[in-house]
Amino acid sequence: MPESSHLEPLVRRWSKRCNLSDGDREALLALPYTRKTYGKDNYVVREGDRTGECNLILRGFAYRQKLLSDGDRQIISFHIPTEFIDLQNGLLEMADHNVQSLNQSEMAVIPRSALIELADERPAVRLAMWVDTLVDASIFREWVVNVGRRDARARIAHLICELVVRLRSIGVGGNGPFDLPITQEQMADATGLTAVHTNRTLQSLRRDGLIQLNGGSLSILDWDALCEAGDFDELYLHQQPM
Amino acid sequence: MPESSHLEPLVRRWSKRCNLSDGDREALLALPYTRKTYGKDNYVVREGDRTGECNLILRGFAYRQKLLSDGDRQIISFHIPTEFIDLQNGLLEMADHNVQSLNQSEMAVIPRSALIELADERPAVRLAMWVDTLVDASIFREWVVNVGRRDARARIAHLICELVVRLRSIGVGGNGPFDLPITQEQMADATGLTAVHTNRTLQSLRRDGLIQLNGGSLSILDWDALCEAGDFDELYLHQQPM
DNA sequence: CGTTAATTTGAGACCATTCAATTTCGGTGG
DNA sequence: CCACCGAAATTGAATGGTCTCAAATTAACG
Repeated sequence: MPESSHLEPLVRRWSKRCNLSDGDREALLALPYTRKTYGKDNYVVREGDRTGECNLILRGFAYRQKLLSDGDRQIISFHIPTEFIDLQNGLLEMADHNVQSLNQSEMAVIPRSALIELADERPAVRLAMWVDTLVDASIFREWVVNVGRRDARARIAHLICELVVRLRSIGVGGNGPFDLPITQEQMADATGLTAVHTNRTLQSLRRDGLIQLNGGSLSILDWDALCEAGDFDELYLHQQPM
Repeated sequence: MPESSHLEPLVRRWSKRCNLSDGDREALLALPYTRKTYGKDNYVVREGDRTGECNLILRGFAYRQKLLSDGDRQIISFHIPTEFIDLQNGLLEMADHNVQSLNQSEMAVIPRSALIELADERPAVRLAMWVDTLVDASIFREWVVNVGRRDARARIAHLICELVVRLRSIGVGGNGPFDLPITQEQMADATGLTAVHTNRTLQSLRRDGLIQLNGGSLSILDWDALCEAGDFDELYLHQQPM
């Protein structure tokens, strides 16, 4: 099944958390989808959209954001391969925020109706989907804490810790280097800071020997110190032990 | 059925959004529960808990919060009657944050197993539950924006707008007065500000004739101006038209 | 009516912002 | 291969919104 294999990473990730039967796995791999590539900053979902499709990241990254009336932007989360971008739009009537591709990315576009059918028929699959949206919500909660109560240094450190733990969970290992094409302006919009202050804060983290970051390549030099700086506790990510 | 009637407000709220059959409604009203009262600031859920129960607010308010290692607190959401506090804890293994009662409140404590059974058997009920958690997630996203990219005045105004719209949705009408027993310190922890600055900001909103707030009683004096000040658009609350 | 919690006020300090200018980097075409 | 270009990163200096720390006042409660 050479074609179906695009969904295998998703099946693998869900299998770790929920007990999927062979039938569940086959049904997932049999989902109809088309592949679609997006360029840097291309919109995948727009606020107000009523879409009939859900996007699963096969390659590359994406980010959620909302725009304020004055043009300011707040990034709400980043997403990595094997993650659904808009599973919630299958059930809510209308998209309440935007999703953009972070870099050159490839999505599996799955008809919403096929996902709903599958969820109705297969309790284990439904559970995996629901848990995914619940973990997303948990991440949002932690982000409220991050931008609400941490200083600049801790916000940046925490963001990096989260991304690293999530990347490790899909097999991108160790302390890097990670291919992370996030600009400082995007990090600023994710942490509620300005690009200028983000720059100075990153320099401070580098100067102190916690991270190395340039040209879209991130390496962790002192993981414990980084977690400490970011007040990071990965419980909220609800990862399964490997 | 005098006893079952405690769950009727929930059934009414869900009926507006999802097409519940008579059987669904009866099954919901037949859910086993015990009533439990909580005093001000009593913990309902603690981070790390593995509970077998879910709490539905019958009377009073509750709030979610996370504590930082330095003792700072971030409030992540407020909750009003007819809302579940910890539906997500039915599926996630472990609570990743705390929930406290805001004032004297009363909860319906429902065994998690009964809710899961009901969800498995009744698609419409399951949908209502899922949508509830998705709307929660949408609110978290908006809060990230609020604390991340708005100034103090807009944060406070936005918080008030949200609470008012949600209170209206459960029938507490108009422009108040609303019985809202939130302290300024709690508003501060919800908006990522200090209590002192929250106080000054509230004074400014009062001085400008947007709101009236004292002794736990809130009135809206100029709704349009308040929405404007808070950059408020209620789309993210996904309310049904009344 | 006493006691504690909550609100309010003031002044100074600081973290992050703003605004501009400069440098570096990645990609493109001559 | 180098010149060029726009985007991204970096630097500096001044400004400002919010915080900190205390103290005073008011409200809530038994």
